[in-house]
Amino acid sequence: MSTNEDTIEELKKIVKQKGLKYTEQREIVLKILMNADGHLSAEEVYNEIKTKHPESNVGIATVYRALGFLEEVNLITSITFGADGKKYESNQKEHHDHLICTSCGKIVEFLDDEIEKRQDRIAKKNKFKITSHSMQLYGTCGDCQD
Amino acid sequence: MSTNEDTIEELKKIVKQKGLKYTEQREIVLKILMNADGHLSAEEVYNEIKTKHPESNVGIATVYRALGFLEEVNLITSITFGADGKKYESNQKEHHDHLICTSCGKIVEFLDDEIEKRQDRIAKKNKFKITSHSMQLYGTCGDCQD
DNA sequence: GTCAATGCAAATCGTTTGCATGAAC
DNA sequence: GTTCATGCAAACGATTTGCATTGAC
Repeated sequence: MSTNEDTIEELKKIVKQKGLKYTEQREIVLKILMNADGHLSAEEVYNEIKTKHPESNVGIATVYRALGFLEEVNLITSITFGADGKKYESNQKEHHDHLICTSCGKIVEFLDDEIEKRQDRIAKKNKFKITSHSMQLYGTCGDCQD
Repeated sequence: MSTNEDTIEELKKIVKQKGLKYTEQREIVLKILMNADGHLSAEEVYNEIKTKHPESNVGIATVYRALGFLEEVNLITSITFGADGKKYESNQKEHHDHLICTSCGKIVEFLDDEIEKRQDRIAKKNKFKITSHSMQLYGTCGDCQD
């Protein structure tokens, strides 16, 4: 687990290494995701920027491009929750899976070592080299079962 | 596990029970999915219909409506594979999870009882009543690791 | 000064909707 | 005959693209 500053440094390094340019916009998008507690859609990131950085005139197209870039270099991850569309989260968090309440939308994160181990075993048995995985359990949370 | 005929009968029963009408279009969509070996997108179902049932003039809107209906009454299931969008499969198959090759697109299905059990336990611990879940492992298959 | 990244608007993709017509009951 | 389902085309929301301009190096 690294600090926000570390991750920003990481981004600078990657950008330099690729011969690309370091821009405020990419940094802002990354920061928004690092400071968000949940999972944000592209549009939500865009709105956050508009409220938290009103001075920076960032277009929605740039948000999409930045998200694509950050995911490609593995600083963020995208997940698709059922009908809710694509959402993003910073990779600073440890890997985890999701319990999703289909009634109120609540999301609980969890991690189960045994499941992780079994996933690796299944992959090996099928000669797959796993790069990522995602697992979602859909249902009704305690509060919504009335 | 039931035969195609059983499932068609099931559809007829559901439709009657709901006071709706039994149409050839819904039947065709269901049949396409029962006979497909993989997972089809709405567009792919539509194209299949155009080639396999060229006489029936089915519109894409009807395909979407039929898919929505069939999923609602639990005869088919939808899954979202990363960037690939929503795909559908018949519920005649037993539940299973997916290994997906991000290089060639190959999909291997698997089932692990221990993982299923653990998922239930996690849900219970968090007071969730699970209705469904989906799990995908992404990576590179044996053939693509060169 | 060069080249990548941006903002904007237009284009595109997948999906949904309104509505007049047709088919099931 | 009534009502639901359909086909078509238009509408829609999310994402992408083309292009002239701006900003990082």
